[in-house]
Amino acid sequence: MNMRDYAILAALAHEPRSGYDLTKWFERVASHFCSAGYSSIYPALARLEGEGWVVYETVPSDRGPERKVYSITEQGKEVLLRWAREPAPDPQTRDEQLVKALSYGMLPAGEVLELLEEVRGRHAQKLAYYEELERGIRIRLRDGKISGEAYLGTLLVLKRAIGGERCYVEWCEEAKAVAPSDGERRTSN
Amino acid sequence: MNMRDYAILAALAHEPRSGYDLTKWFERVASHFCSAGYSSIYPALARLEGEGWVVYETVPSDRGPERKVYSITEQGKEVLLRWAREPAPDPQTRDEQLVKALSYGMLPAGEVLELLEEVRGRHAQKLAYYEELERGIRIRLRDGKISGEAYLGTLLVLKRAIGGERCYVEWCEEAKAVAPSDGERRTSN
DNA sequence: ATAGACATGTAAGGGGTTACATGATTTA
DNA sequence: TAAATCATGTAACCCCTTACATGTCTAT
Repeated sequence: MNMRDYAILAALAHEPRSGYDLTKWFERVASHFCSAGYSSIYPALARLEGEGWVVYETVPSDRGPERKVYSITEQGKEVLLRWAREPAPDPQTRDEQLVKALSYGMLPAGEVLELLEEVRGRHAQKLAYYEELERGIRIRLRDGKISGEAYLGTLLVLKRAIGGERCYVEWCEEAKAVAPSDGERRTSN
Repeated sequence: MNMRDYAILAALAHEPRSGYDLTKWFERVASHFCSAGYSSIYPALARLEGEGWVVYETVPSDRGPERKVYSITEQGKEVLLRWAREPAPDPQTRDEQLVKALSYGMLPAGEVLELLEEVRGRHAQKLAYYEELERGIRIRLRDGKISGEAYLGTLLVLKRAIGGERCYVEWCEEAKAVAPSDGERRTSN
């Protein structure tokens, strides 16, 4: 039982889903804190079913092959909530951009500004994306298409994504402000 | 050549270090964006030396066994800077706390507030730690104990760490504000 | 008819973490 | 004298990502 298994349980507690739907859900709303592709989700679902935490129902698809729609069991929900109350280890991030930034004092200042502006743009885009998602779930709540229980969890992780991206954009701006302050550095290569 | 190898090159470009020193440096200032323990650093140094990006000098230690103090070569610096100019892939985070938060709509509101307050405390501590480190390198710069080139890179990654932790603390506070808003939820188990 | 989305899986390889292994020196 | 720090490495295992494998349905 790794954290991805619990993420799957939580997603299924929000709403029954197929492996395919789960994969898309991970990509859309959970990829900023927990990654998962087909090749990890399908084996995980089989494992969770073996434990009795989830069950599935085979449902013909509107288009494409048959779907296995999974739901969480009462037992699964108990396991999930017990785990959710325990303290979590510190988050771990892997950010190549910061490794590159370690060397920015050895690059021409003008080039550093350009690089940082590029990074800022990418994160500003992501920020807009998550803000759009947040508007989306608020509407789904108003329309009764999402339960209050599922809403809070989704809202919290989206708020975290928004805050995280906003913060990254701010770092880029701060970095652009301090990068050229070193008058000793050459401005061309 | 993975990103950790470049992080090692960057650290050695800042200042010559032993594998032991590098490990401590990673733990202190780089662990928030790139993890590395002894078992990855020693093989990496051997690899980098084989490529000619770094060289080492054996130096007797004040206390303990002999040290191998590594420095970056001209060739290594070229490789590093060429890489630093290329765009970086998006950062990837693994945060169990957010997986737990997905289920917070299914827990009693009072308990959620307690859990979030605990998390806030841990990140507030980390924030203080990184702010202290930033004060430290400013002093080292003033005292001429760190080069301007090394200073900018270190300052940038510390600023990112500070912003990241500040942001996480803010999320905890925001989350505490929205968590109990769902009047339907039970307040005891 | 061909490309793209729907849908479910398996296999293999690479990278990262944890535990193991050794030994000197200093401090309590 | 026992624990902590200094110091360098190896080995094994686990997880994760990438590629592979198969097949249907819809839209262009």
